[in-house]
Amino acid sequence: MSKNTTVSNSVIRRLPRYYRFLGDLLSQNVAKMSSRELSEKMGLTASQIRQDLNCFGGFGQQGYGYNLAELYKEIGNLLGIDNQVKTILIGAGNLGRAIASHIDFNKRGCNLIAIFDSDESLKGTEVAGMSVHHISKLHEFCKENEPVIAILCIPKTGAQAVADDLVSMGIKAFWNYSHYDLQVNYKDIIVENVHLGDSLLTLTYRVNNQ
Amino acid sequence: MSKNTTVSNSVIRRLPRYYRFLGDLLSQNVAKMSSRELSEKMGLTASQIRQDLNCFGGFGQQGYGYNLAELYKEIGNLLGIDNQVKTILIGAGNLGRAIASHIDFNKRGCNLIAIFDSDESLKGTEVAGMSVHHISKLHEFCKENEPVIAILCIPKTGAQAVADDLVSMGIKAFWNYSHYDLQVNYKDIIVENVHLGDSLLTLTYRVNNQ
DNA sequence: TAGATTGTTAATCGATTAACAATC
DNA sequence: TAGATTGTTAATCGATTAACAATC
Repeated sequence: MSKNTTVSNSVIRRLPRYYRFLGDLLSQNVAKMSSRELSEKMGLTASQIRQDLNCFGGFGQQGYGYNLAELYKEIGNLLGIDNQVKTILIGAGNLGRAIASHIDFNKRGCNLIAIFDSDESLKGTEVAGMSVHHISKLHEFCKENEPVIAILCIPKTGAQAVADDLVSMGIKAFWNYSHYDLQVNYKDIIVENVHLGDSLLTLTYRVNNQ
Repeated sequence: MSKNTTVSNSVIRRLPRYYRFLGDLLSQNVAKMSSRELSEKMGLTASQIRQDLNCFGGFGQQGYGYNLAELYKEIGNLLGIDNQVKTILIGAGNLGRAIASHIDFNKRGCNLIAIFDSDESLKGTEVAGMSVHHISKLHEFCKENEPVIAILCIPKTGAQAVADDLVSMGIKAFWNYSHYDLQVNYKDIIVENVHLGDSLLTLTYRVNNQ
């Protein structure tokens, strides 16, 4: 059902939001919807919704609209929700622990299988139902379990070194919370930088400039 | 020194990143830099950097480049770092506590002055050196202290009601971590939605599609 | 069938890049 | 002065919106 054209980054960034809204509508027992109705709920144009969805295939039906259950399933497939990619988390500080507990990884196509920290005193402590490993066990663990995604909740200092290590151990993607822009260095590795500080600063800017 | 043209959202989103890179360079004692050198460090084009900065004023010098200390200060002023906007946080769960402790608010132009939660059992517990207030004290507190920014680390259910309340109490801006898109409802209120789940899902998509 | 709404092409808009004259 | 690099205008590129024929 999917087309062979390259999908732009702008479209990819909107997919999770579509998925979220569709899930909500389904839980309210809405069965079908036109692009116009959906556009009003999401604050987009109907045109954009139709363009976006048609990057992947013709999920609608002329004269009817979109079957939401079907569309939800299709987008879930596109995202790869069922793949349950093996994921590890590095850094069990405040933020790392919150991410581990707060994010529903399974619903986002990921399976969090281990947490590591360099602090000896955190070794063995429980986070999100898992026991924290010391970072010295990382190499052995990766060899055995071949995780694909690494979440970095570590300080800027050392982020580069840890990322280099992880790439050499076969990690293919980073969800990066460190104050460090990883994409600069790795061409073939997938990186999603989450700069919470930058996000707050844009808010600050807008508050101070109307 | 600032110009009167409206600044596009794309430019605003890049400002914090410029600020971050400039801060790093200064801490490495780099005093001056041309747009081309900076573009190589940041993975942008020199043209874009010059265009971006000229939205706000001519901060460079022909034949020389940019004085980094001066540029850093200018961007800090634009962002409003020194304004120290009064900020409150609603929701002292895993995520709320991590945000409170992990983010350096003062460096981002904000002053976190109070934390609230609806859970009676959290009342009085310490988070980031502050004592958690029960949500019933919110109205009185806002009347007295007039906070401007509210951080929402609460579940989707109730987010709407809490946000409505906060708007009526004079809150002007939201840093929203709830799984709920606030911008749909308020036209004049500034909202920065942080959808960590959506961020992870785009990574999942890319991992599963090359 | 008639009405509705998609899928898709064409037009518009905005953002990025290139080019270069101004100038330090 | 000559060289370098900005500030700014013009050209290009990409993303969004509008329009409409296809079709359920």
